[in-house]
Amino acid sequence: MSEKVSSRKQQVRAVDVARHAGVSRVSVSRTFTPGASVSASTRAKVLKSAEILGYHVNRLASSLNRSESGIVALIAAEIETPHRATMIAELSEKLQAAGKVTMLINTSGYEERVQDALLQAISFRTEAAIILSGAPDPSLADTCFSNGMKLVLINREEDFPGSLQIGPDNKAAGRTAFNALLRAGCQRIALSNSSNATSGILEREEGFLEAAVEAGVNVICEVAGVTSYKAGLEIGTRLMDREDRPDGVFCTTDLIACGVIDAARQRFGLRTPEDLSVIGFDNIPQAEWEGYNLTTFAQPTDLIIDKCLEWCTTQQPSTEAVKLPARFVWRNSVQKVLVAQSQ
Amino acid sequence: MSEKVSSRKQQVRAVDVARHAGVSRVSVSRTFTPGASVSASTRAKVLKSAEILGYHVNRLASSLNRSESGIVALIAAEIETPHRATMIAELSEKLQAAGKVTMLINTSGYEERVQDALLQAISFRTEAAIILSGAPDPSLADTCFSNGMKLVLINREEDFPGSLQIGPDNKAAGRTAFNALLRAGCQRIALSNSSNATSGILEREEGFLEAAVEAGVNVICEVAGVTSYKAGLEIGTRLMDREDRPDGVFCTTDLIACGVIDAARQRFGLRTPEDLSVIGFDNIPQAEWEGYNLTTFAQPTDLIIDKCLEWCTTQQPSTEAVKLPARFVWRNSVQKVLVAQSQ
DNA sequence: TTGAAAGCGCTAACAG
DNA sequence: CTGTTAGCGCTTTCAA
Repeated sequence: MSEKVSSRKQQVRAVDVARHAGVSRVSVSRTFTPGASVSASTRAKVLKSAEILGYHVNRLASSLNRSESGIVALIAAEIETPHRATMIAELSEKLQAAGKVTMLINTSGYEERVQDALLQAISFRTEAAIILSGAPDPSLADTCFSNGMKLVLINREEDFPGSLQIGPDNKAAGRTAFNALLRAGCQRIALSNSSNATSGILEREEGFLEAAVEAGVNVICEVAGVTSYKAGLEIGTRLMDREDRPDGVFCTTDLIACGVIDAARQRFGLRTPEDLSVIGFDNIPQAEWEGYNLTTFAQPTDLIIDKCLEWCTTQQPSTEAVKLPARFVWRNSVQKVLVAQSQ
Repeated sequence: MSEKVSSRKQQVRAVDVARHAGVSRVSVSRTFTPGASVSASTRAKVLKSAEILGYHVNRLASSLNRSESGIVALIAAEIETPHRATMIAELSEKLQAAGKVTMLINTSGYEERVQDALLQAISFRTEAAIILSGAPDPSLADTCFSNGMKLVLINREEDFPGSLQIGPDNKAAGRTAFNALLRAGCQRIALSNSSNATSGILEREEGFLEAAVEAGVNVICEVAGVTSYKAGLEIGTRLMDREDRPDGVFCTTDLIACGVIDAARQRFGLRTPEDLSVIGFDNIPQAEWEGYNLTTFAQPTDLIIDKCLEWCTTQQPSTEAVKLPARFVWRNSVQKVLVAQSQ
């Protein structure tokens, strides 16, 4: 009668378990704290009562108390994109394995969302924020640091004090790509990029162009849209339509490369690598598909992630910029060199 | 001198802001609580002080107090897979827009991880758990419910009291696929599926076979591997190697379909749709790529997600099973019918 | 509209 | 090894 059904969620608390087991609530806490000292018998009693009552430690409360949330924020846009999705999959898997909890913050849409994302991370007292897209505001970053939060920027060239900036050595890869095309005997070498590239992607372009200048070779540049398959399709069409149709092209991402290959094949009847050599970047799953068989650069994903985790669990906040070599993956989208290599 | 640098993270608390602004800590709380009554002047003072001190509400504490975390768990495996990634991208985006926070739990690897995932969700007092892969243990589900947690199972056929089970109408799609192939004039119709399919995917197969039986048509079945491009490649190769090489095939996912198309094209020099009609399911981004141009079924993603959100924010826990029609997307991987349609 | 007091569920520090 | 005490930072009564 007087028992009112409370609208408030009724959860089982440590004190309930303690009462049931006939011990103090602290013993309950200790039972669920690795490394705490409880006698086997107390432990057993607690575990049994917890099982019966359906008790589960409230990590909101324990996090608050210990000021350690165990949460790591992943901030990213366009997470449906193959390379991004792979990154997030591996990050979340390893984070999980390391006992961390991942909070995914999707910043697709307006750019200001990166700020909101960071704000959200701060209010949950996230232990670290790993930023895969966009750049944070330096003043907000300070708030992060003063809350003991770590910051990681992946594949961003901006330099950002107090954070780990990590990514592939884009420039070196660009150079390698150019030289590979040159050595494959390409006569008219092209570069295709999105007109909306991130700083990391621009570095690939830079490296490529630098190597071209050094070799005294003129490069055909075609640029369009945002980094995507569609942009590649458009660029490829423009490229193949030119008087001086290129016979070798470096695409700054695999998605663009797939578009270029399809434009050549489906719209012009041209084949890769016989008519056009193509090199991409990222080594997305589709690069391995038999319809593309794309020669590309594999991002050093594992190394990046390992370093991230190490950084997130390390004590000292500092600044570090790390460039990891991207592995060149030879498949079959670049013409084989028929003559013996010089020297 | 006696000022020791505490290793404990030093965060700015509401009481600090209160002191700085010359008001009570409660006023600070109210300033950051939408709809609470604070005078404009107090509010302004608080906001200013908060800005200066770099204060951000601790949501761990407020969640604990209000027993509302605002967190929704997304439980999924193989999140790098195109369809899965798209799902997660859209879910997280809309969740974010609805003011919720998404916790991503990657269950790739052993199957038991679904249990661990749910356990984690419970301990963070997640408001809902949306399960995209695997099925939870019923007894654990009860713990979820008693903690006021909502449960959603996407594209799983198991029926699960107390939860929302939602997904496309797989069976109907399977039937439609068969009829489309039949009407396209295919003489030898095949079905390809992974040998490791989920219950939802199996329904597609069932619908397809049912329609075949009704039409009195024998179907060539080829099954292999886990749901992936590679499996499609293998199945396609086997299919094209047969004496009675099929001229129309329904693949239970687009990934398999892409593999089948590539096997036919790259390994046998066969073209789609001239030599082989192919229908897929999911409408992944690659289905639209010009190299595939795949006729397929678009998952009713938007509807599924809207329903999820509605469910997660609704008060009454109950059981509901919803099947939404999958939209048939005509592209160019199915032979056009040359004769006028009967009737 | 404001402040004082009580408590969300838990764990750290201390004593026994 | 165990229990008591005192908070973690916040919000919610309640009274002014």
